[in-house]
Amino acid sequence: MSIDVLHTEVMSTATDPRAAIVGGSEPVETAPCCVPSGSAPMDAARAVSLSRQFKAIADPNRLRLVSLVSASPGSEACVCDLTEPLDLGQPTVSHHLKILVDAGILRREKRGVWAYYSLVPGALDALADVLTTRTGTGR
Amino acid sequence: MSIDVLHTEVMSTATDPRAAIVGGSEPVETAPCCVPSGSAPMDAARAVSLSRQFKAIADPNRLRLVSLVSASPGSEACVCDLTEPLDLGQPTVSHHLKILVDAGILRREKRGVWAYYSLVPGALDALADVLTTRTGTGR
DNA sequence: ACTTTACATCGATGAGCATCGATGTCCTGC
DNA sequence: GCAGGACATCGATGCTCATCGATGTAAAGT
Repeated sequence: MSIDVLHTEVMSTATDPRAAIVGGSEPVETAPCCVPSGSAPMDAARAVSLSRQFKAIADPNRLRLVSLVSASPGSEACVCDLTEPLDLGQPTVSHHLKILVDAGILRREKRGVWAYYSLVPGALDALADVLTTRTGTGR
Repeated sequence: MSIDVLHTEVMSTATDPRAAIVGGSEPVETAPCCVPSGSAPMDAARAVSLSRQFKAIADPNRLRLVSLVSASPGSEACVCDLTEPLDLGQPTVSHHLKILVDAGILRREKRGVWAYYSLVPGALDALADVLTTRTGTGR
């Protein structure tokens, strides 16, 4: 891949103090330490996709919803079980649950009158993996 | 672990179909269905605190910022290196970096004219840990 | 058929946020 | 001291989002 992703400007203008700090004599082209091979740190499209999932859990009430669901017997809960501990109205809880479902974090299963929500297996683990393997390219 | 986290519903009203499922017969007046006795799976204050950190990375540009910083030589980068790959103005990048610093994800170190940003060790791992250990109460 | 219960959807509203241009501050070189 | 570069802060603007009340839908009981 091209050097541009490293955005290592090799600078020529002497007005750049970093030339002195880095000792800019070498044509530093390849990744000095950590970058995998060459691919961009994180694709813009992938960043948008990931941000949609992170946005879904980046809300106090939705974090508690996920926690409540996973802590429920059988790892599933219906809306009526969730409105009270969150102290929110039923439409608001339904709204948050829909966001979590759309983000692929929760799963909805209707049984009779109730709608049971459960975790999508591996969804949160995939997100956690993004945070631990920080290269962004590595899948 | 106490049963409360299971919020075992004991139900009494016969109008509730789940009474048949669970087979409840005892007269419980409070907590109509499920609410745990006392402790919630995730504390509200902790949810707010965590959501602040998740909000910080729940943005496409900030995700790429973190990725760019970690992929930079020495795992640090200055603002001038970050404006170009993100295609954003310098004030906007500074704004996003401040949010990441305030959230405890990035660290700022001023050297001469440049401000170098680097990852706070363990910050992202702590967030990832929240997603993998899903109980919420258990630390 | 009517009522009740559980849940989703629909506007509306108010707060928060991302982005930008302009400006201020600090440092470096002349 | 003066000019220029790097970065932060400020104020404004447009957009997204969280929350709510009202309403719609579907299922179960009477």
